[in-house]
Amino acid sequence: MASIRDVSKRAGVSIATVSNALNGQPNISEATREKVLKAVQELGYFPNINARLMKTAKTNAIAVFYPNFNASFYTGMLQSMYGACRENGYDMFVYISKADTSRKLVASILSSNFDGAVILHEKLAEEDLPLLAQRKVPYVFMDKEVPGKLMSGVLINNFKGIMQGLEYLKHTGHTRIAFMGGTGNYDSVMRHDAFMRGMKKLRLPIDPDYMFQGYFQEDAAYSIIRGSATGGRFANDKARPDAVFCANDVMAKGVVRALCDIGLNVPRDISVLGFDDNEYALQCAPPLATIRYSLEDMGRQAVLEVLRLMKPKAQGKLLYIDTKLVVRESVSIRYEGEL
Amino acid sequence: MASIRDVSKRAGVSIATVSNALNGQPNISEATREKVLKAVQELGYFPNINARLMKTAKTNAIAVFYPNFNASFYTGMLQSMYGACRENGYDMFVYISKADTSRKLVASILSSNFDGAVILHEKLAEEDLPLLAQRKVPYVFMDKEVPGKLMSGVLINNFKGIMQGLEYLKHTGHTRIAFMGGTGNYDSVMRHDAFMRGMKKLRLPIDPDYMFQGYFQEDAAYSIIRGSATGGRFANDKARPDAVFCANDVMAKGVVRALCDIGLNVPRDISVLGFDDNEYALQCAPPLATIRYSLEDMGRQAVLEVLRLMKPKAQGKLLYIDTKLVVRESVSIRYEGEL
DNA sequence: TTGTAGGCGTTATCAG
DNA sequence: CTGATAACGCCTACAA
Repeated sequence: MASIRDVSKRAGVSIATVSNALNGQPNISEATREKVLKAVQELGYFPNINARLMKTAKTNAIAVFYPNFNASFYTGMLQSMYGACRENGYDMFVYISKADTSRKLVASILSSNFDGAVILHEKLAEEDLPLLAQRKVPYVFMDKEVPGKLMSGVLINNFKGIMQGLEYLKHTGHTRIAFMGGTGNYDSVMRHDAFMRGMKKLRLPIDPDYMFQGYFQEDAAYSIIRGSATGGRFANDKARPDAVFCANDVMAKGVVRALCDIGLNVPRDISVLGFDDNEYALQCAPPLATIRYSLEDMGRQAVLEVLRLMKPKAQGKLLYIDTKLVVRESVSIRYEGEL
Repeated sequence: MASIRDVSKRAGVSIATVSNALNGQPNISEATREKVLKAVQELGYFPNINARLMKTAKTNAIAVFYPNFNASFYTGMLQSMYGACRENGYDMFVYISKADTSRKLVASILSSNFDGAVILHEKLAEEDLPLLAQRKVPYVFMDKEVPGKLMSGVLINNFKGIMQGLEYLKHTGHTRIAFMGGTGNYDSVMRHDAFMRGMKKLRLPIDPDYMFQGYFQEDAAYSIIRGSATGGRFANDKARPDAVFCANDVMAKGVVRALCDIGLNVPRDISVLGFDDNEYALQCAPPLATIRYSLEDMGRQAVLEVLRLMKPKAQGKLLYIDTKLVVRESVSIRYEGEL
């Protein structure tokens, strides 16, 4: 692979001159610039990026670290991210690491070249963040509340979303509310937390027997409800909760299905509320009431935040994406309450 | 950012010793190795990837160069690619470049670090391939028939697919067959080509008036058919073709819709055949007969081919992905022909 | 077992 | 306007 030295020899000038000519320095005569360009053409020379990056840091690319492509769910988000990159003249790449530990992931990140990064990766531990910070480049996290000098967070406003759901349930006459929680990421923790705080705030009773773990999976949620039917909790009209608030729509779908199979009618016998408002919400029968937010907006905001942090003396901050209640048939109106 | 020199100072050893200790050289005493490791921990040292890459080339990552994420269509392919990477211990990244010229794209590629790449990018011109070849790393193209020492192609067997479609149409009694072509990529050219050759081979008449350009878009295809109805070509029972073979399902959907709006019945008055077998095929009324191939398989094959080319004295080659006729209601049986 | 020294391909500084 | 030359951070003979 031709190096700058080869070019300099062929053009009959010094290495420094080649560098200057190529990097658009003004103090170069037209004649030599052309000689250099000609040599570059003939040799098919391209600067060695690694050597260059040792001196200057600019790559003109924004990185997205993301555990997988399983969720076709996220396609829209990546798309909006790329839109934001493109509008600002940046390339983008999505790096999927097989790292199974935080340190390995850090190694992956630190061995990639980018001007800024959006990171959404459960594996990354907070205590390793200082390692990333060594490289003076902006990072935006989508699952961590960790602002720093060059670090921001773009997060779903889970508390607001859960509150909207709980208030709606309360105002429509539901008091005994069950929670089907998820696991494994920031949102699962926050939604569980918000549920606990929200119930207290609304002075609604929290029944430990109504707190379920559905692992964010449809089948797990289904099984739990089916299982508890045998145990009697849902079969018994007295013991049954008025509503099940699910931490995502996927589980809600499983719950609706299970309740139906048990012989209960949603929403007459029991209401179900989801979270996310994705395709699963409409696959439910009846259609699922849920909490909506925009993944597209999240992606775009994240990239814009990276760009903002690149500016001279920007400071990291936390940015919460708004949520909205979506009313659909899976929640009944038990009695008219004030809104 | 702490460098190897900082580590060496802190550990009280030389730079070379640090390097040896970290890279698992055997000739290091346990005592010094521990000293070094301790210093590394304390400093949060990570080797500078660019400096390292100047000497050794290994990144343990496979790159995918891909113009955009618009097509949710391709999610499955990326997923299967990552599966293949992961099974073989590689990370993967998808690089989306805003490059609008072949040279800029080459620059993007050459300024990324990877052990091998899968490239699917219309913008990349064949004459620039030698530039890529300068870096002795395997490349697999999904839209170019250009085998080289370290270059392979993984391609849809468009000719076979088109032939399958044409033979089916012929055997079901269609002789006047129109073609709705696409544009802008390898597959559009190949499918058009295959259609011409196939029609000749089957001794079917090619009518220039039946050759349409739908730009791979539903709306464009729709308009063309609607438009030609006014002109009379489709309204006139005599002039009308027996079938329209579309170069993708997206256009086929537009064609079916247009024919319906004109007042023609598919497949009684005219048959429609697509290509791809994706979600659009089932959105047609009636469901679309089409040509199927597996994008998942393509992605997987492409990555495996990159991996194969990494082996000592592998040679590039062309790999054709198989196609299959999918029979559905959009094609009628005009008379019983031999099969 | 450890250290010294040279080089990888650039860019930046500073003479000429 | 052009050319030496010193970094950048790491690896790897080779020497001690």
